[in-house]
Amino acid sequence: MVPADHGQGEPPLHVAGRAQPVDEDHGWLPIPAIGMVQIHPIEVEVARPKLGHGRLPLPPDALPGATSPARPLALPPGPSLCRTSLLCWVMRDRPRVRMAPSPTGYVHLGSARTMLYNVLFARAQGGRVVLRIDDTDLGRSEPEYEQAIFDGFHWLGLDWDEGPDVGGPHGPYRQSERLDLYREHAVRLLQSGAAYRCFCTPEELAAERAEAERRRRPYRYSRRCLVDPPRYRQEFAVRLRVPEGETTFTDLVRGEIRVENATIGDPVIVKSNGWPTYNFASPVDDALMEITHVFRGEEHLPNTPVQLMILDALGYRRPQALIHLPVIVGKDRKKLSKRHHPEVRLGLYQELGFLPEALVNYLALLGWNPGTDQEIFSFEELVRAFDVSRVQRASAMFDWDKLEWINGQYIRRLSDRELADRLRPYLADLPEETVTAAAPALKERLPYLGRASELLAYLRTPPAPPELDPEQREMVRAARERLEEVDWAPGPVESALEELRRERGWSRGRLYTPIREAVAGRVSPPLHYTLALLPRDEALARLRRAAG
RNA sequence: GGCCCCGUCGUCUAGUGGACUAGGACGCAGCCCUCUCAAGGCUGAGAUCGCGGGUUCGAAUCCCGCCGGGGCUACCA
Repeated sequence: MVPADHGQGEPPLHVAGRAQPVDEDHGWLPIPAIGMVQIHPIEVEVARPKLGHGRLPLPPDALPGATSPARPLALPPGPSLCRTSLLCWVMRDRPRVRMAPSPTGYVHLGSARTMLYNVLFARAQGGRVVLRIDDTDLGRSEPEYEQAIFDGFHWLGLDWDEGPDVGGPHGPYRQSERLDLYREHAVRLLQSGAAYRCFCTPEELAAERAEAERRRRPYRYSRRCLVDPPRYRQEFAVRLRVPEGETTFTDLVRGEIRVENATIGDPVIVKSNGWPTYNFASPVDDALMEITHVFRGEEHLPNTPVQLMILDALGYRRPQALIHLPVIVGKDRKKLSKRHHPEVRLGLYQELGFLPEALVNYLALLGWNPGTDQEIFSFEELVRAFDVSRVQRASAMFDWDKLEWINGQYIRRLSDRELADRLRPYLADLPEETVTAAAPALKERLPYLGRASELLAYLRTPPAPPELDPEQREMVRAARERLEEVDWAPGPVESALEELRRERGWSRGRLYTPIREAVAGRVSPPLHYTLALLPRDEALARLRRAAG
């Protein structure tokens, strides 16, 4: 049985196996690391996808009732084999994924998520992660931002196998160091007629655009320089000559996407300064670096046809799979942006004291879900659970409350020792012993570490002495006397206070409230901590000041 | 405007024609616990599944139309 349209010359992928694990209703066999595969009573066969086409064709003799897969498949590159056995195994090339940020500012939260999905996918498949710096924007790229990218990803615990800092066989990994490569490819396109020189000035282009705007027509480059290039001009850019027809591809999240080429104007691929544009450099590098799966934000979806045209014109294989992740939006339902959303900046979370593993957990759930009720995942669990076919299509709204909740969950799971260590930078003005002693009391009260400081503000600033009635003054005085001869630690302080309370028959609320007000103000950690965290003399002085 | 994508509680989502009186989580409300604040436990409110047509004995799930939202429309990435 040979499926209808497997790629020319591409050997079909044979997946033979017992029909035992078959989902009878659909005729699909789930194969780990591949996805759902069409099953036949005894034998399973899958077409090797054409380059970049991951959808599984329905075999001519499919089981009755079989339908096309709800989601397209991620099929492995290279020869794939699955042998008859109760346990199905698959031999295939290792996937290669890439993260390609541009060093034009702080690290974007969306980049962090894209990196995360890349890493989760690669780790689960035994693939490699490539970090490439897309610094072709001379005006905005700054070397110091590159370090911010490294730091940000490292902070999250997301590492890469190849990159500008660690090297690798496909380098260099900065686009600014690959200019010769792009030049070479541009020449090829020029020679084959797939691209042409454009001498138009920015002013002329602006005029064209304005004219289109005025006539309320969609703007596309006029191809003036293709038809009738001006003479005597020296400066030029290079444009791709968009071929006729349509471009189709399969996105693993969205399925088949089809775009009429006529709706795309000839894009510039080499700027007049000789540098490539993103749309040119990116696909060339993806091909040269043998990237198999491209994860990126949905905002790149409209770029994809252009990039595929370039690949086609160059005779390169398309990446095996494209995965466009839903954009992350703010409360206003707009894409997170520097201007309107302070929460885009990855560094913010580090500064406020979110635990990187908690942020990773939250980000994983923003646009993906495991299909179970599990909300808290270790990194290893995420690697195991992550499945591209469960990535959402609709954009995801960033939810600060849920992030805080997840972060709180992680904080509470820390040991006292660990929490104290992590807290130290956020309480740098406090003695180390104080931080260590405070950790247990803080644990259940912190949405993020940066809050510790305000919870312990009374250590630095004494409260205004409270107004107490005579009975309360007596309580505070008695407490102070009792505390004078007690070991200064939460445990003994608590015992002493409880003893006093029982002796006098005072309720906790009545005794503790005036003490708390005298020592810390309205809200503070449990009273024995509140007291013991303060130096004994200071605590007693505050009690004396309130009640004599 | 054009092209593309998307549309289930406020939010993240489960759901792939009957088990859906639409499930979970965050948030919200109430109660319990309690020395304040938290944490934790319990209970609850909250979704005419964007709208309108169809197909079907039966639709959140399939089809068509509409509406709404978003992304892109740079010699930015």
